[in-house]
Amino acid sequence: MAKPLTIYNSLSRGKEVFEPLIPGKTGLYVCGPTVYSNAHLGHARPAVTFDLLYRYLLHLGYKVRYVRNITDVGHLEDEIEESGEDKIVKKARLEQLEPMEVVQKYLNTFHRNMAQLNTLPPCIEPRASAHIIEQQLLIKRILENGFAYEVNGSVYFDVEKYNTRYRYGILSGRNLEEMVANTRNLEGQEEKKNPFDFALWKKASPGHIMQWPSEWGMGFPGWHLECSAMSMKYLGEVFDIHGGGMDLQFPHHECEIAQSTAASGHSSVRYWMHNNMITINGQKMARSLGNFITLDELFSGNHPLLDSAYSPMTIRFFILQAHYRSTLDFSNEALQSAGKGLERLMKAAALLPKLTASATSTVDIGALEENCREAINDDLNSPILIAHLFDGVRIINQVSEGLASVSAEDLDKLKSIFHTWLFDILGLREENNPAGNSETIRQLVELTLKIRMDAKAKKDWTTSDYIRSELARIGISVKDKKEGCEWEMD
RNA sequence: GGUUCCUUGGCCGAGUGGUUAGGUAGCGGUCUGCAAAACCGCGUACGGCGGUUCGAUUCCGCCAGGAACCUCCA
Repeated sequence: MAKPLTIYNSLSRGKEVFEPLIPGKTGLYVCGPTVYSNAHLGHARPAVTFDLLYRYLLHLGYKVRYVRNITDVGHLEDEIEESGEDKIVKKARLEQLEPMEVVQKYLNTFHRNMAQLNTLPPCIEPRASAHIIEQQLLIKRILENGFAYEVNGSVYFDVEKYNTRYRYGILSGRNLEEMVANTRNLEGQEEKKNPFDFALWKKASPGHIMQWPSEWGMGFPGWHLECSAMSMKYLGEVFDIHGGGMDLQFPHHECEIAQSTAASGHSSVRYWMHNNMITINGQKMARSLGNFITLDELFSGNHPLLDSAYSPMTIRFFILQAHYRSTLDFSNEALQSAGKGLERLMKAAALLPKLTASATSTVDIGALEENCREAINDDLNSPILIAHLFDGVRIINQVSEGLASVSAEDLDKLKSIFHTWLFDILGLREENNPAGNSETIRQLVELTLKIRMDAKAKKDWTTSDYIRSELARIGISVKDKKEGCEWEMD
C-alpha cells in the first residue's frame, strides 16, 4: 500500500496527509513577484518548488487551479518617510517611465525567465492593480465586522481587537503580548492605535502617482490585502494550499490570515507551504541586501561572482537537488557540480531509446518507480527522488555497455519512469544547442569525422588527434567507441 | 533584546537510535593507440562538552558558530 502525499504545513509545524477540500480538485495560491526589477536567483526557488508541486498534483490527476499574483501596485517603501512612496513609483521616476511601463518591462522579463526555467504558467495570474475594487470590498467587510478603523483617509487593521476573538500570530508562532512588549515605537505612526496595526488602505500623498478613488478618499491598498482579496476571488473563502517564501511568513502571511479571517469569520488556507532561502556566503540573497544575481546574469555568466554561465536547466536542477525547506547555498562549485550531474542524467535519458531488450533482466526495475513515488510523497523530497533516478542512470549505462540486461517489459518501465519523473514531474528538459540541430553542421561534422576515422584506420594518430582537438576547440566533443565514435555539441 | 531554525566527508546536499544516501571533485582499476565517456573499487563525514540508552550523527541539556523573521523581501 503506497503512502499518500504528505506535505509540511507551516501552520501545524508538521507533515500532514494532503486531502483536498473537494475530492479530485485543488486550489493553489502562490505569492508572486513585485515587478520593479529583474528576477534573481531567489525568485527561482519558489517558482521551481511550486512548479514541482503543481506538476505532481496534475500527475496525481487533480484538476488544479494554480493562481500566482503579480504585485504591480507596489508596497510602501518606507513608512517613516513622509512621502510614503511605493517601490514602483520610485523606480519609475528613476527611469523616467510610466509606472505601468516599469511593471510591463519587468513582467515580460519575469515571464521569459520562468519559461526558460520550464515552469508551467499559472492558470490565473491576477494583478493587484486590476483588483482595486475587490480589495476595497474586502476592506468594507472587515470594517463592518469591526476589525478595522478609519483615520484621516486611511484604514488600519485593528490587530488587538482581532486578537480578542481570534489569534494573531498562529502562523509565525508569535503572541501579541510578547510583540507589544518588544515593539519599538517608530515615528510617523501616530495614526495607528497600535504600532503593529497595518494599513488596509493608505491615503495617497499629493505626489503619489498610483492612487485610486475610494469612499475614504484617494489612496492605494495596503501591503497585504491583494493576496487575501485575489485568493478569495479565484479560489474561494477556503482553499487548499498557499505557498510562498519563508521570509513572507511574517508579517505578510500572518496579516493575510488576519484579513481573511476578519472578513469571513474563519481561516481560509488549509495548508501553508514555505520554501527556504537561497543563500550566498551564508547570507540570504535579497534585492535589499544587494547580494543578488539575476537570472539573466546567471544564464549569460555576466556577473563578477560567476565563473561561467549556467543554463536554466542547471539552475532548475541545482534547486531541485536540495529540499525546498532547507537553505541552499550558492557557489560556482555547487552550480558546476549540478551541471555535471544533470548532464549525466540527461545523457542516460538520451541513451534509453537506443537500448535493446534481452530475454531476462539482471537488474531490479520494479522498486525504482515505487522509490520515486515514495520520495516525492514525503513532502516533495526531490533530492531523494533524484538519487533514485541516478540508480536508473547506472542501470541504463550498464545495459548500454553490455554489463547488464533488461527484459522488454523492464525496459518499457524504465522509459516510462524517466519520462514521468524526470521530464513530467521534475520538469527537466534537454537543452539543445540550436546550431547542433542544423543539418548542414551535422553533415560537416560527420564528414570531418569520416576523414578522422580514415586517419585512425591508418594509425595516423597525429591527424586524428588534431581533428579531435580542433573540434573540441570549437565546442564539439568526440568520444571514440568500440566501433566508430560519438559526438556532441556543448 | 524577542521568536524560530541550522551546523553532515574538498564542495553541494539527503537521511536515520544500530545496516550504502546521491551528485561533484580526488585516488586506484577495467576499457582505449591516446583522450573522453562508461563501468568497478576507495575515503570510514556527522560543531564542542555532558546526559539518556545495550548502542546516538539521529533524543535531552549546556556551550560555540551561523541564519531567518521582528521594516520591503521569494
